Amino acid sequence: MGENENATKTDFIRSKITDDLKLGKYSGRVHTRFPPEPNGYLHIGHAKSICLNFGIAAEFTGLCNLRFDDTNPEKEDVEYVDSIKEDVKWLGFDWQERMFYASDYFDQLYEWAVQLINTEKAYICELKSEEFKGYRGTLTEPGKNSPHRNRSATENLELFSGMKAGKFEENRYVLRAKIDMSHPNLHMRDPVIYRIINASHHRTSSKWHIYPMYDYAHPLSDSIENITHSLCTLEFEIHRPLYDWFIHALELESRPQQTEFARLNLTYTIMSKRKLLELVTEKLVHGWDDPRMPTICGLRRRGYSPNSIRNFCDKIGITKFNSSTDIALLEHCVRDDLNTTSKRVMVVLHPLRVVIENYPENQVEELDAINNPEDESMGSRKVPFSKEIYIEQNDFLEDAPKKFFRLTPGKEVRLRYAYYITCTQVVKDEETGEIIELRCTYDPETRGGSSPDKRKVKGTLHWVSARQAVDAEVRVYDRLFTVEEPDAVKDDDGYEKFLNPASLEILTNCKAEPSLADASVGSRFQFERQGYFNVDPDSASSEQLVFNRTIALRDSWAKKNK
RNA sequence: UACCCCGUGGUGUAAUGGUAGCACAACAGUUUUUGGUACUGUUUGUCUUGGUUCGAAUCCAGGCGGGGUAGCCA
Repeated sequence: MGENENATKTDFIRSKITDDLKLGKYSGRVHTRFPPEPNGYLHIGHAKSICLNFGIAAEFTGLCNLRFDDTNPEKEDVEYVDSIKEDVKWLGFDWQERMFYASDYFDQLYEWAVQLINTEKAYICELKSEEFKGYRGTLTEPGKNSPHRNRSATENLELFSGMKAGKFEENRYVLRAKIDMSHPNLHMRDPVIYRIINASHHRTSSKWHIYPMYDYAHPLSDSIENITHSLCTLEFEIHRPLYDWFIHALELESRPQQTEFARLNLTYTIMSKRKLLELVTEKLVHGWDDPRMPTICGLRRRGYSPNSIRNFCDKIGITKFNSSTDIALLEHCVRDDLNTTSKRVMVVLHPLRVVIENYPENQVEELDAINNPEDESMGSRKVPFSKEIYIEQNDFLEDAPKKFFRLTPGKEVRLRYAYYITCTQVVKDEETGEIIELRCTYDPETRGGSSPDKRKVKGTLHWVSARQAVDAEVRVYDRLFTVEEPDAVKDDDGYEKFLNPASLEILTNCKAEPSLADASVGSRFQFERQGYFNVDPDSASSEQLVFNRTIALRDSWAKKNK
């Protein structure tokens, strides 16, 4: 499956581009951009946009730029720039030499603002922000012209260069576009295009005291970069007339067009940058890369592969309809990818000691185990077997129902790649009644897991030889929220009530097969019969290996027993 | 209640005036040395009312429902 290269995508944006190309627009060029603001970490919703923009560029033999929309120094930081670059790269996309910053264009943007002043399309306004609101009108009433609207170009120019030179305190003046104070679209009511900010910028430091607004900087940056199709999310739809207005007012040759699509919503998660930041700062999670976070770095640490995320982005489609994608689809995509790529291995999460009474005391056998039944080229490995092993606690039941295929007194099961065993005795703690050990016998004729008489054994258990076992910690994750739409709560910050208290369970007494002893950080495995796991970076500083559970295997037995 | 956008199974999407299809989910079964994978089957849909048309999910009009917009954020 994977890439689905022949499956031509036909969403409305690609259709539009195809039409544009037929009409000979942009002389056949397609050039997109991914324009994050460096004020937070990228999440799965950004991945949708990244896959769209870079994907379209690749499909139409065009280009896609990475551009940091860094017009607000108060919120932005290099920390975010670095993480964004890393995440886009990790997802598998390449901006080649085309990494830009809106701040690269501040000089040009300033010149163009001067041009707008000279053509009487912009003016300096000194309304206080309270007054400003009064003049703007409301959704249902038109606004009124600012008393400074007809200031002379000369005076405007003088004030604007004073603003630039840092002569004024913040909020004293703004530069506004002169459009129409009675326009039904509020964004067209003489919007602010420059404001005074006396903060240090992460790239231009103290060079500027004025910073352009998004609505002004974005279309012009697109135009400078010769972008043809500027793709953004639905909430910018109402900004489009402004986007076009600046490009026309400045009579620019390069005229990109903006098209909007619906952002990604995922069930059981939140996607707002503000709320994700809150989870981090209030220590409700352990950081931006907490494996429970929907951030790219969180998913990476959790064990998601870039391919699985790209496949997911292909499957969700692109529309203008506000929808909510079932997180089960994401989970399907990661299982689907990891099934074909990850090495099988045996790890016991909740160990129960089993002594095989008729097995020779000090004997150790090296048994063959297949690394991946989906991919023969991944070969096989040896797993040690001995008299004492661990199995999973829930693979034994003293009083088992009919459909229970696992170990129960008197019934035979298969140990994967090893032998058939039968439970003969249950050893319990005299005080608590807790099962502490099982006594079993094995059939020496069943080495490797099959018998000469072909007798049927329904259950197969994973196991680990006790003496060779490697100790491990396993972090088992569940969804972060208990409700499908934590974002939909009325009182805006009440979503914390819906945090899942069981979203992280730490198991510290796990037993892994010895081949895992030197597993490297980040490597992904399937723990047979349990799920997909990867090695957490904490392994480097921890006494024992630390694994994250990426996702459990589908489990029709557990489902039936709910 | 101003303007703009959007309504297709439970969910996400396709069909561009001509047989409503795919995926996920759910359910049932086959295979299986992972109760995994694979495979097969089943259930469920065009918001509504009119109109145009031989023919409408698609075009038109009204209604209903959802979303967006009043930062000197992006």
